[in-house]
Amino acid sequence: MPTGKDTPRSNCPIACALDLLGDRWTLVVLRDVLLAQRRVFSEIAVEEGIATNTLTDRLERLTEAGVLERRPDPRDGRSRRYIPTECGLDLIPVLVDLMVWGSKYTSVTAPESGTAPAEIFDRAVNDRDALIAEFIKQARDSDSE
Amino acid sequence: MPTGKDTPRSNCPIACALDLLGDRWTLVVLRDVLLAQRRVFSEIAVEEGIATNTLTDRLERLTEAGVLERRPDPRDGRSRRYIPTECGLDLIPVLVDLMVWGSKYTSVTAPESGTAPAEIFDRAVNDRDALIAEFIKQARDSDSE
DNA sequence: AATTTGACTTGCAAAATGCAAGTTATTTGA
DNA sequence: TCAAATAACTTGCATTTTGCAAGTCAAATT
Repeated sequence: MPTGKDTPRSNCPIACALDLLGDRWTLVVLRDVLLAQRRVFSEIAVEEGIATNTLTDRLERLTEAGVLERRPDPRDGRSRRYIPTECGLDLIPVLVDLMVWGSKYTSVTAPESGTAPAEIFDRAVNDRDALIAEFIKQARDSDSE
Repeated sequence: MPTGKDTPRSNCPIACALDLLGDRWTLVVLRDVLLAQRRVFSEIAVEEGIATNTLTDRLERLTEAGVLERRPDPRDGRSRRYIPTECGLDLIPVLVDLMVWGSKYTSVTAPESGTAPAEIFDRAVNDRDALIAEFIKQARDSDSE
């Protein structure tokens, strides 16, 4: 059971979810892992400029919480792969909703300038369930690479 | 257009959304306003123990971002009412998804011990769109009180 | 008129975050 | 083969954010 702190601040599931996810970086890291299929330290959130000690900490917390799993990289002994668990995959809907809201109300003028092509944003609104299923499948496929 | 900082850290809509929403308290505050129909300072997040200066700051940021609107309270001149804008109402899906994830994976053992009755959690999974529509309606109705 | 209450400030300590510069274990290239 | 490069972290320190307790001030209550 993922919990950010040892003692949850309340028994509200939203507040408890935010004990783990409620900070400036955690969901950005998960965006990379869950939607952009990034799996190794040096690929994650680099363009957003996260500090390396913060990234270490977030990957550690997410691993400890059971959202990600850490495995040795079979292709490079220096590397590790962070792959999403079922619990992690279940956060994809949250990320899709944030993407929809962010692209509607945020200063990101053109959706196509972001992480994903414009088509994704349309589908997030009009074909949400299928899009989520597709992200889940892509994430699963990336893990057996 | 809501932006947490003057300069967004990236042009990804998820990262930009998190510039405003990505911290320990903002979404808890919005949970109270959007799902629990709390509208005044002294009712919001009290049971979670947010510091008053932090609550002031979050309400200010959300107001400035156009997520909430601040109005004088017609019933008490000392009070103000924070009511959600359209932009704010559009965050309800995010909160519902967080609730679903939190109640599935968080140490909140029984959903009924949280903010809402158990029925809500079932509907969030099985009847999501209708539940969201209902929350939107409730939020709108609470504002004309 | 005196007290209470709602919505904040203010001051200060503690925690989180950012930045730059190490460290260690592979892996790569001459 | 062996020095240079690289991946994934640590460490130290400055800055920012957050929490806690106490104080302010105007409006409402008694």
